[in-house]
Amino acid sequence: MGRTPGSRPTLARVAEHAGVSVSTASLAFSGAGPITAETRDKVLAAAADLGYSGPNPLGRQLRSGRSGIVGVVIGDQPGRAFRDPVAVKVLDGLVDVLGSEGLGVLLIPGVRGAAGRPGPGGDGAPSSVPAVDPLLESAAMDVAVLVWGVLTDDATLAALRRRDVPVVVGEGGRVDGAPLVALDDRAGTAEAVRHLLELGHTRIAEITLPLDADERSGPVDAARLARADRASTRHRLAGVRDVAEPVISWETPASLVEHGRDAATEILGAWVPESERPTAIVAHSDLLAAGAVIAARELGLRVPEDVSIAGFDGIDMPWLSPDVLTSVHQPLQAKGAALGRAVLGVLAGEEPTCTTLPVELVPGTTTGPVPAGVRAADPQA
Amino acid sequence: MGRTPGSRPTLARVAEHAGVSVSTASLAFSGAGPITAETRDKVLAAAADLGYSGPNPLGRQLRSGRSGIVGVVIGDQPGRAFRDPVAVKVLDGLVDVLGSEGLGVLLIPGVRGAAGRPGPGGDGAPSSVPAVDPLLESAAMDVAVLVWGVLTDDATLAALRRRDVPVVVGEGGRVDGAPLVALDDRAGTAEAVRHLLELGHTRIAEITLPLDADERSGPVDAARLARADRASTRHRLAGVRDVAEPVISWETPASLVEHGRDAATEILGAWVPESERPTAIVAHSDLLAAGAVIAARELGLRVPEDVSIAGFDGIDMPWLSPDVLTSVHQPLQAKGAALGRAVLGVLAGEEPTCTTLPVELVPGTTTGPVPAGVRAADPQA
DNA sequence: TCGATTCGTCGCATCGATTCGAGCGGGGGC
DNA sequence: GCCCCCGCTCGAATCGATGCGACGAATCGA
Repeated sequence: MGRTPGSRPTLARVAEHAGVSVSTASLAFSGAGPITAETRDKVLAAAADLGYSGPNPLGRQLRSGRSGIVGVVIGDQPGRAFRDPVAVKVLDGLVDVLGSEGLGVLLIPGVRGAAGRPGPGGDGAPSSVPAVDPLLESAAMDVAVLVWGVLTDDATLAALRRRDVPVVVGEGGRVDGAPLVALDDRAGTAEAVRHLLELGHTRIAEITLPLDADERSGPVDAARLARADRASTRHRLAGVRDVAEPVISWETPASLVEHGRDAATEILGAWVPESERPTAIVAHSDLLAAGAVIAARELGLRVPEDVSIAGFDGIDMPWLSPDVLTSVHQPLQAKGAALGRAVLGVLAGEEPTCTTLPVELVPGTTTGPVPAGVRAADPQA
Repeated sequence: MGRTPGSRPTLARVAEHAGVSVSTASLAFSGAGPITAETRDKVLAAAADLGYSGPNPLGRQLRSGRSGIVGVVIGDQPGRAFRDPVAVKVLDGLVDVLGSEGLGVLLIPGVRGAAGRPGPGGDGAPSSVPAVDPLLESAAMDVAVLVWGVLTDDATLAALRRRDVPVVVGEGGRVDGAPLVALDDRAGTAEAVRHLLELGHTRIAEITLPLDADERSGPVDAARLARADRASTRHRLAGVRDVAEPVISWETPASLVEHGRDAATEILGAWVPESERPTAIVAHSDLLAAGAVIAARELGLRVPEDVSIAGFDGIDMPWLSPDVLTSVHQPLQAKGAALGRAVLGVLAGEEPTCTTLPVELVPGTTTGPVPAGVRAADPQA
């Protein structure tokens, strides 16, 4: 090991040590171009001798103009994104496809320490842009993937466009020349509500995903509905209303079990007269629905005899045992894979395409016929 | 915008357009070195005019010799790592610390499609190395972090060492010159068992994390115990045995609720004579413990009246409501943060240090005194 | 045996930015 | 009035690898 400590050997040094030119040494490693087995072995031996372990990626990247890195923008709080099994499964499919092509996934926090929303009515001077993560501004990446919480007007998106980083979008918000991989959110919630209607339910409550970044919780009124900012939430809201008007719609700050539990406790709570209590709940996510199941259990209500509950996502929740949630299953891994392929397409210079993946309602044990008393007592429908 | 489509503007073009030298233009962006405000504005104006959005990271990286990227090796199956809330929380703390220093986290699958373990007794020719992920071999990174499933003999580790990539380790396995951030696993399980002893339990069962990569499930005998390969599992096993010998120890293939449920169903099942049924279970993880709670409920056993259950990790499990798991809390975010600081230390050229973070038993509602009948009937202890 | 190939190797420019030391011009001190 | 010094700008080398075009040698056919 004739290795000078402190400075790593370079291809040039290996070439010198092997008695060949740098170009030839490069050929020995890259395999691009003709080279005698003998020469290659000589180079490889020299490399081993110097402790050289392959070409420095940095040099290669500069030369090729590509970093082989795909940036994935996760929410402002990384933990938040990872706590969501949905996001995790998508990420899983994405890493899988990209990894097999030798592309790496770089985690990028979105807006850092995003303070309160900017004042209403954007004034002319966009000087004080909210602090965007430094990585967004300066990390090397060939493509960026936006999956969670894409807002119609986005500082993240703006930063990427400014840098001319191609973008792939994995959520409702359509972006000009960027490929989009969407799910049929709207048809999904519509189908879930239709399922509940067919079971005879008429007093259907809704637990929604966050409408925007405000992290509010409470009933959703028409005004709030109109200001929904998050694309997939908007679509799920619309899907529900395509089929029936919920008797109440409760917004949550995040897709977490505890928030679903809180919401359902309000919706089904003792202060709601039994004659007005919803007999079914459709939730925008499985975690929210699971929280609702737990709340119902705690309130002494039987699921599905007293209240039916449907979710959206189709994630595994073994801890809900023995119940199996009725849910609209999304092809999550497939979505990640589709995003990955969209990334490859962008890198190959293909025209951006829009993919919409289908969803499917899978009945479980948490939905059933409306309670007999209610069906008789309720004249409408 | 006098921008030639197809090729991005370079600093050289900007300099030319601004009528200054490249060096000066560089100064205008980096701010390193004296420069007149007037000159800088001129350069910035030229940049805006050409649609140039800051120096290309690739060039900068090559020059500085640093990529600003920290590789985090996740398991062979990305989804597996992310399904584990423990891993996620650690990752969270890590991303947070590194992000604030402008370092990016690159996700790296470990060994790809890892087939069965290599035959025993390594033969001289290490030719057929198990397929390591291409990213491990060639992605640019300044440091690599190994957190999950570090085996004492690791293809991943070998690949990194070969490339001379500095490593930071976040799990038991001590590695020569690498900083280590460990948790006091052994003291943790010991404390949990001591807690159970104090409550009068003598028939204590154990549900373990995987002992190695074999994904086995079933009782652990002495031979198997001796071959435990995964560092943190080994420590947790040892901690339990520091205080008491479990009446039975059941291995699981992964830290997942369903596996905890399966294990506890075996341990507490109807085929176990009640007089021999364990009155307490100590699990190596919270997810396993939660599965045990669910299994107990399904078997009609009351927790903690009939059986006490303790876990390890201290993660939030709102869906276990109304129970709150008795658990050994690890400072998970802190661990991630400590890993992040260790990375920064490595980059700063500091000597590697070993940090051991303390753990703390936090009693919940799932452990209680041993059932009266048992205490009386059991002569031993 | 000589010319036409072909195969393998080499030189050099290039990717894009940083940085060090030199140069130059102006202002202040003596 | 001269010189020195300070402050800003510039030139050129450098980081490490790649790839195009050229060149030398060996092979085959005539």
